[in-house]
Amino acid sequence: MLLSIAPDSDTPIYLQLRHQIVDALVSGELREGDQLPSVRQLAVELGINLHTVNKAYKVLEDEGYLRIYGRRGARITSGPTYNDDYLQQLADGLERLFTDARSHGIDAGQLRQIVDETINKGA
Amino acid sequence: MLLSIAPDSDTPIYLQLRHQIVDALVSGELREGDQLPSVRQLAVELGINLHTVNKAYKVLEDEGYLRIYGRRGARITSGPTYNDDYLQQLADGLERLFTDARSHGIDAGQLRQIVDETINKGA
DNA sequence: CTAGCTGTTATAGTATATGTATAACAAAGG
DNA sequence: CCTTTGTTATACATATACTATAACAGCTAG
Repeated sequence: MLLSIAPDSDTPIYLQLRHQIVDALVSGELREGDQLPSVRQLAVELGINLHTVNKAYKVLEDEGYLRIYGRRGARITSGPTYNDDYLQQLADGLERLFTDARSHGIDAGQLRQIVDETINKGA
Repeated sequence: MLLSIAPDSDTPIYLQLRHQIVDALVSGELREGDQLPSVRQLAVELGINLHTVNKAYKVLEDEGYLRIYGRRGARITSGPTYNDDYLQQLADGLERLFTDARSHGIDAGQLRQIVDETINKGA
């Protein structure tokens, strides 16, 4: 599990970590039961503060990706399942992207092609 | 052109305005050459500060949706066209949404269905 | 038992983003 | 002339993001 940080990104560091760990989960690089490094160890590795790592872990626990067992470490869970709230959030996110794409002169056909390429890349 | 504000949203007010104006552009409610209300007038209508409206207008001008003619008002332009940078940004946004969807147990088929429903809703 | 590592909590500081409030200026237009 | 306009400046409040440091209590290896 290789994590890296882009300090100049407009995405907060704790979210960069969150995203990379979810990516690793989807790609199979991380599996249920896997142990995560301690917040201090990871903070030192990445050259950031332990609170930033802690926040990433808490977000991931909040979303259902892992369980934190106090001083016995944190382990990946089976992952969250979708519900109505999440589906709505997904639809809202897609709608925003699609409307912006249309405003840039991208029609439904081009959009479907870009979507298919992106879906297939992640498959 | 009806604009409204959700003060408790996690989306900043100036972005809510930006989104609604782009929505109106895509739906045809706003067209090239249309005049926008003055920042002061719109601020009073919405019960917000003129600087917040001004920021929304500047973002829209920056993105190429309108031109600000100083004290002669702001008018909708023909809109931005896509380029490589925008396509990359769109692909990145989609990839993030899709990876999160997979982590929630949504497979490629379900994803395509949700995408199609959302594309058709906006068509 | 001791020593070290652990998560957690608390406090504090800096920087940036967001929104408001107020004021002033110059230019456009009736 | 007078109002409205965009613009600019300053100031304030709040929230978020990140860092720094410290302390505490529990676990575990030596």
